[in-house]
Amino acid sequence: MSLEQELFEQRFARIREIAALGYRPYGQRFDFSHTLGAILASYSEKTAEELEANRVTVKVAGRIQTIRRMGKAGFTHIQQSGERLQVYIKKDAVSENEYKLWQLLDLGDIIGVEGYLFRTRTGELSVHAETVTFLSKNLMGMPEKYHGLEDVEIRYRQRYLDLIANPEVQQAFQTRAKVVRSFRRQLEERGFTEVETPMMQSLYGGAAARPFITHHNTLDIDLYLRIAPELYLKRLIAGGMERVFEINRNFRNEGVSTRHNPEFTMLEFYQSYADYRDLMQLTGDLLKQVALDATGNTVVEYQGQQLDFGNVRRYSIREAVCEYWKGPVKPSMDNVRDPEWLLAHSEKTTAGEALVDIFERHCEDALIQPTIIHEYPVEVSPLAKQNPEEPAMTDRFEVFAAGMEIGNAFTELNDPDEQRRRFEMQLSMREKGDDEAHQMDEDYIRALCYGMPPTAGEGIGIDRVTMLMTNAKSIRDVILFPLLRPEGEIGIAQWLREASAK
RNA sequence: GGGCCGGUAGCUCAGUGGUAGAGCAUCUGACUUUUAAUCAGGUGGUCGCGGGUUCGACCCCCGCCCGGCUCACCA
Repeated sequence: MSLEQELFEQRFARIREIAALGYRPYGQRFDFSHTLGAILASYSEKTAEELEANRVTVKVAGRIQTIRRMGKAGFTHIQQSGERLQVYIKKDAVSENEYKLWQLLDLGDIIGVEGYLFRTRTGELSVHAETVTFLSKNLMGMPEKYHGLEDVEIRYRQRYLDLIANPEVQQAFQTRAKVVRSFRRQLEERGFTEVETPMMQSLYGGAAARPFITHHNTLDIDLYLRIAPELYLKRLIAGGMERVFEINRNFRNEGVSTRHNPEFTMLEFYQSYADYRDLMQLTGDLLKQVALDATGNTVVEYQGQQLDFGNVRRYSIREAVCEYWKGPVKPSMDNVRDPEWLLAHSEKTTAGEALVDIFERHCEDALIQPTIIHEYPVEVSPLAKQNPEEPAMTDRFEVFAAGMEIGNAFTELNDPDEQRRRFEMQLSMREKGDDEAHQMDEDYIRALCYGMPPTAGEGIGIDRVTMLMTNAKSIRDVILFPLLRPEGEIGIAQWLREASAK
């Protein structure tokens, strides 16, 4: 039998001992008077004398993270929501039963403690326990107290253990919630309505990506998990819901990396009677406020760089190529307007695709500060409205920060016949082997045929924005359960079977 | 999918072609303000899996599994 299983059985056996003392090994409701965070916030400044003069009684609950037993007394740190507080348990100060319970406690058990606040000789704010109760049993070995849990595979597979062992992880996911809350609140304040549109679609669209395929049994039809909500949200715009947004999952059947997870969360919002210039302004406002709400500052440190969300810069894609060109001789604006020059500097077959290809190779990773890049070629923008002055380009922009694309916006194409031509252009690209090219969506065109108001729309990658706000190097650090290959046999049911048979 | 790196005790990590190690955790004992508590003693390993080379493999070779980084693809 492995050490881990022996430990498991030892702890399993303690369930009976705990019950024999009159406690329920898996506890019952417990009214705590303060969260640990509230105690730390209110009493961290109080001196030992102040705490003694005005005795504060508290009732707290948490998971045992450390235990130091010394003869007839001892200390334990309990943790709640990522916050830790020390508890002092002395034989004289609790009942005989409670002291026996204390001697049975293991790392990872969850207990409730009532007592008064004081400072130890070394000055740490602590609870002097007067009563102790038992709330839940841990049967597992806990990660090392000093280093925590470092194995990234275990951290992602068993996120619960990561959250227990590494309190700062909770903080990152709190920040993620703040990001989402901030976007939602800001959009609601501006009159946007939150909606939910289908995740299972019989036609997929709104982005260039390969889909996941699933099947509905009773209808006997294959369905795609959506790659974007775009076409449904614009149907709502056509229907007269003038400002809508959705924050939800998209699914793209593509590789995983530090910046890509097959399912990821996207904010998309659409505003009738606006254009992409309005959204440039709005994007700057939204991001600035998100940074404030998530981190308390418009300047955010990311991987050693200071990102200033108070000042989102703007370049046209051509300006960016001229500015960030990596070779010794920077091209001129005339060069980057010239289809022959573009095709000579890229493997792509059209001037527009070549421009984007060059931009991605030369500029994208250099865009550290939050930056809007505007004017994208029509070939790569099948749903965006053309620029009236220059039909080869669309009224579209993307937002970059830390070398990552975090947003994409454009004035929506609302001319049904032009949309038909764009879809047909995509179909011919598909025939040439581009399996990410757009499908024809006739119901969407039909909606446009009823007349959709001039509209601007935008998508913002919530996971990536959260990476920036939490200084996360990998998208997996801001997704609670990132996609991993399934693990092998775990075998814990057998452990329980054996332990409970004894 | 390609390249590179990694998988050794529950956790964090050393290690060498010749009997598998440390710290923490765990167990026993001491200790009524400790805090990476301390002190004394003990338990604990299919060295990711499967082949091969060798007198002998955790170590060398081949295949596979899982993960990380990176490139490709993408947001």
